[in-house]
Amino acid sequence: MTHTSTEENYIKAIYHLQLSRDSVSTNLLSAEMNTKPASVTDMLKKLRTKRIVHYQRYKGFSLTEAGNRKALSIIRKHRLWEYFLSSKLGFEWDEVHSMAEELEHISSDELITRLDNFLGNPAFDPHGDPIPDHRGKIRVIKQVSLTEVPVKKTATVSSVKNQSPEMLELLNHFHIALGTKLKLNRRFEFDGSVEIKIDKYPATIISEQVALNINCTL
Amino acid sequence: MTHTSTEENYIKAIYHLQLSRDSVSTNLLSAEMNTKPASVTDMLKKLRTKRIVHYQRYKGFSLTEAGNRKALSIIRKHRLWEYFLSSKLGFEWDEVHSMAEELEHISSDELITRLDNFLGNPAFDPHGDPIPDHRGKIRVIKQVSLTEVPVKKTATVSSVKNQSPEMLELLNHFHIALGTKLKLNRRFEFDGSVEIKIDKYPATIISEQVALNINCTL
DNA sequence: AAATAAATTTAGACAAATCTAAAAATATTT
DNA sequence: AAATATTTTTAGATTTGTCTAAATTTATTT
Repeated sequence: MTHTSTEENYIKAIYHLQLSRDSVSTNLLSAEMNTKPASVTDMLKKLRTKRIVHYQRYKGFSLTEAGNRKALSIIRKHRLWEYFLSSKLGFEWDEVHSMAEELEHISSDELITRLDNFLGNPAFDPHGDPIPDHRGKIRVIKQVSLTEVPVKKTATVSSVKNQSPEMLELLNHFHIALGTKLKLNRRFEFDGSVEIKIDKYPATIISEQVALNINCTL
Repeated sequence: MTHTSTEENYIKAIYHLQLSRDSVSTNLLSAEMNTKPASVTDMLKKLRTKRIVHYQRYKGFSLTEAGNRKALSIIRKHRLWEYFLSSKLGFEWDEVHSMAEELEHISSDELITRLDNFLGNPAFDPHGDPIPDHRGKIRVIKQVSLTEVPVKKTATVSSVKNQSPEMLELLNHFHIALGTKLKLNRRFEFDGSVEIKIDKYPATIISEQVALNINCTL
């Protein structure tokens, strides 16, 4: 079964929305896709005939097992291309997303298999998000946001939620990158900000808003 | 000015057809694109409004200066991706074309600039075809078909016209690759076949039909 | 449980790229 | 130069993904 780029974008969007909530609505999906609810309804009917979603009118929808597999294969492509763009072509993480949005629709499976091997079968993309393997298996790691790291504990930065240029700029300023080890010196209860220490750099204070977007492993 | 993938495919096709003849017809282009003449007419009107072709109904058409530049940029992308697929991912030349047909439509110019540098600014793709530089400049080399190499002269294989799997198989069998140096021992006037010698391999005879598809530099 | 509000779906329309069938222009033959 | 053949274009229809506006269903208030 083949899918158009548009279908693939819907499948991916449904997958991502399903991750963070237990039911996805037509309105929510239309907002995510920057289309109107009526367009979503049309696409749901199409994806139902292709057995990608379970869907009954007015009753909601969700990805089928096949839909889930398809979503994971698209995400795999997206993140492998992001890794390529970052590690081989030297792009910053805030630049890779839009290019990967196009590259993820290139159809050849053999291409992805070889790209994966060429890159050394990476498990995480430049934002720290896990890359599904060829079976769709995702390596899950236990992560906590920087706000949840206990005082005096050392943690390793593993991914970031907000991947905007502005966030990248901030993290560069703080000398924080994926894999950076940091110690949480103290937490300020007044505003939720945290003081961190990264080896040779002086300790700095990070606002709660930023800290919430930084994931760590302990 | 942006173009759809379909428009880009038409532009590329017109460019290639214009190379080998001095006027391209609606029928010819429709055959090349696997569409009907009526569809070509529609597209020509569209490309005319975008100032990609000069076109007057019933009077023929040709690429404008802008159309030519656009064609060269698409061909540049195509051939750089082919080079990537071959040199980095290890694909054979008969496998790279269809993937490059998809990859050539990825829009980012910065991506292509970086890919070009990553690959070491190659001048020729895996079939020996020249890769236009970022200005659209093509390095032209003087080539003759194997049938035109003088007897007792040594030549270097520089490109192949027919790039089918069958041709690849034959060339592998003959130990011929791009860059292979060979000596033309003799020409058989009866059928136009030629006897060639490649360093350590025994001399072999190649039919005229095959020899016509092999280009060499002298 | 009515009334109202919100979410969702249907109906009908549009743009892009294609098609078929028919008409128009050009080219070739007699 | 007529007649015929070929090429090209127009006209009208189809598919995909989208839209607006109206209708329907479900959810929330009063």
